[in-house]
Amino acid sequence: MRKISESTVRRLSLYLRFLEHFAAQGQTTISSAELARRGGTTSAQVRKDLSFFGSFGKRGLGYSVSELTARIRDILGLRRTYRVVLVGAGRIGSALVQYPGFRQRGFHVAAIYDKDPKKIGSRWNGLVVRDIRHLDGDLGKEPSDIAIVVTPAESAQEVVDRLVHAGVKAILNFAPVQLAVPADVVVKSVNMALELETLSFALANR
Amino acid sequence: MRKISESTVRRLSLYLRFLEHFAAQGQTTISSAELARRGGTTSAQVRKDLSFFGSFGKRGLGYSVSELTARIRDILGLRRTYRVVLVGAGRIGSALVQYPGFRQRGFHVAAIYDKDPKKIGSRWNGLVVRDIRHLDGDLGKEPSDIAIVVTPAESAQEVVDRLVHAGVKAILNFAPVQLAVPADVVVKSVNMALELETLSFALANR
DNA sequence: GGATGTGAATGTCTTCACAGCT
DNA sequence: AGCTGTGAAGACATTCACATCC
Repeated sequence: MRKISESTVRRLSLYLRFLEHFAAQGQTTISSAELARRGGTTSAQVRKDLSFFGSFGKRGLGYSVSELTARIRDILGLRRTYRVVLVGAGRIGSALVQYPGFRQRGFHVAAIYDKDPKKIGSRWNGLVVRDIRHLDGDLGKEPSDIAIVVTPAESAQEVVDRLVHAGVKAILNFAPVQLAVPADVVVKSVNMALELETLSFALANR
Repeated sequence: MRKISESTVRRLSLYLRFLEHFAAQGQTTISSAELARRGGTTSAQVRKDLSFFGSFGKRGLGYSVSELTARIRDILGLRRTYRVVLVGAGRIGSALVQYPGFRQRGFHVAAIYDKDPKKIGSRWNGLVVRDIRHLDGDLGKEPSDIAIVVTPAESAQEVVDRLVHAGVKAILNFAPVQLAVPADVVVKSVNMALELETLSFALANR
């Protein structure tokens, strides 16, 4: 497939959210202009984004809400559900486990690991926090495509190495470090402090 | 000032993190190539990023770690500290209040608001959750440049309107909605589900 | 008539490559 | 010699504008 830019993928996710909203309101058809208005972009951008994957609209009419929803879910790989393991039973981990947005989208947190004996064994949203030593064995029995890493910076790379070794192919990283992974593994890093810094930059430069 | 791209600002944040790391190890000088290696980019990119703001290096030598640190902190507006108010005393809010990365960077969470009577009055990391009705009055007495919005999607726009009215100029938004604000207010939205979807896209398209 | 799909034009970001200091 | 700083080239992303089809 042609190389698709990260921004296109992010916009598709947004469009999907809006489509679900429109569907809930009983709207059956939608134009690129309307999607653009909602997403803070242009109608040409919407059509271009979609055009990388096919032509889903009807000229003069727009797009069928239900069909476009299905196609985007397809494109984003959201037909299936994903088993997600979470490593690090700290505060952010705790918030993420219960985040309803994950479940709704088919991301199912199946296990939580930590190395702190004080945390191991405690219940989190119906899941028992397991000893990180079981990580490899567990993943051998029940593989997981996606892992969320919420450990301190110091332990993140080591955890990631073990995840990769156990066959995890995609990692959402909240630890403030640059992670090294093989080429066939995808890492997406989220760094709250960095987001705030883009704001302070904006405040300082006006 | 010339228009600086978001990616440049994000990379500067990263460089800053690496510089602090190098400083902690007693390293006094650093090359663009070394910063690039750490940040997963190229030396030319590093030099270009910096060149928008001045020339901080010495040819043949590289950059002084301490000087470059100071300059980047300056550029990012990190000389001062920021009072941050947090709206929404849910799980993500709870995690953020205690996030050490904020404090370290000079972002000081000064107040938390919620509208749920069950939450109002409870203590969070030394702060008492206040009734959102006091938001406008409080900000009148003690202004805040930055707010973090962690409310449900439905209430986010209303909260943002009040924040903007009370003079907040920068908003970090965790609610999964597109927010409307005046041109002089900056919004940065973080959406966890969307991050996971970029991963599922990557998994589905290989 | 109305909205899509898409080449072409424009704009933005990244990489190259080398002159210029130290 | 070594590494920065930066125009110029190249790659990539967005916007324009219009032929095409419902």
